Amino acid sequence: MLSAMPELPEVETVRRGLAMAMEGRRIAAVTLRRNDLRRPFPPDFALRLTGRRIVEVGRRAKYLTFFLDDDWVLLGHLGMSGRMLVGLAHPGPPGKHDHVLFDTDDGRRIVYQDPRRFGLMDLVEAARLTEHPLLRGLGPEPLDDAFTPPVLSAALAGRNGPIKTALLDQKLVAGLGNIYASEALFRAGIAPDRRASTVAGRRAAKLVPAIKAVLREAIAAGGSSLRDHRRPNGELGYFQHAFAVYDREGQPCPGCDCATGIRRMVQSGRSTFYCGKRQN
DNA sequence: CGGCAAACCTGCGAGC
DNA sequence: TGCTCGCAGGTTTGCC
Repeated sequence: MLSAMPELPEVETVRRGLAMAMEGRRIAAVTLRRNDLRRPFPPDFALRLTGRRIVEVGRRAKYLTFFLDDDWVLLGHLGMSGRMLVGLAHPGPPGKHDHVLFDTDDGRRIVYQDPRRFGLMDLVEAARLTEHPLLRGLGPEPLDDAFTPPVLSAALAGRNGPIKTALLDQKLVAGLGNIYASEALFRAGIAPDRRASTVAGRRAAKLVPAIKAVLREAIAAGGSSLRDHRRPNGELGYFQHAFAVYDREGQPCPGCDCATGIRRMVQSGRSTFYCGKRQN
């Protein structure tokens, strides 16, 4: 079984689990249990997948990319509450939020489950994948070598809003979400409400490695299970135990002995967690 | 273009 | 117990 609440590390954990179960397999059947998620499924969705072999399961930012043997790609996003569960082909009756069932030719069933239905699925020609409207504007992959301090500070130049909000903008760098933006800023010692354009030079040189490190560590931990994230073998991801600041309001700061401890504020409608002394 | 609020949905826990 | 409210790991849209 496998599930995720997805930022980049959770999606990467899902990708790895799905690759194990699906790469090289043929899709024997697809069952759609409703006709839309965030948007409608593309026409003939199940029909176009049935009989196809899955060549590779990839990831771009928080999107999953299932490369098929007819040179099309199934593009998927898990939204806030999407999960991919790998199980046996003949389980009990589908649950209330089991929206898509994929049966593979070796007798397994992959269930797409998504209570809030903020996820989506689409089909796109492989040759046009990067031109897809949902992928076209995405910034660099944070774990790529091409994501460097100069690249980040160039992207931040001219942005007057806070750095934390900027890090959530997928056009700038693609894959960070609310947890890892807070965690990376803590590690870099940068205040979340600092003006984005002032994160350059020395600060950018700290922030980029902090982003890479927190994402790598989270992937190695199987992601963060705040609610019900599961790894392919059924175990919890455990990076939530390594949070320095996220969801730790009022608890002691792990980096200093300040009296206030970890604080919470709201930026663009989302919670930000930080240490007021160590970050500036 | 930048920046913010609201919208899309359901579920859960806290507080009364 | 049961209700209401606030909050949730994401993204898009519409409005200034």
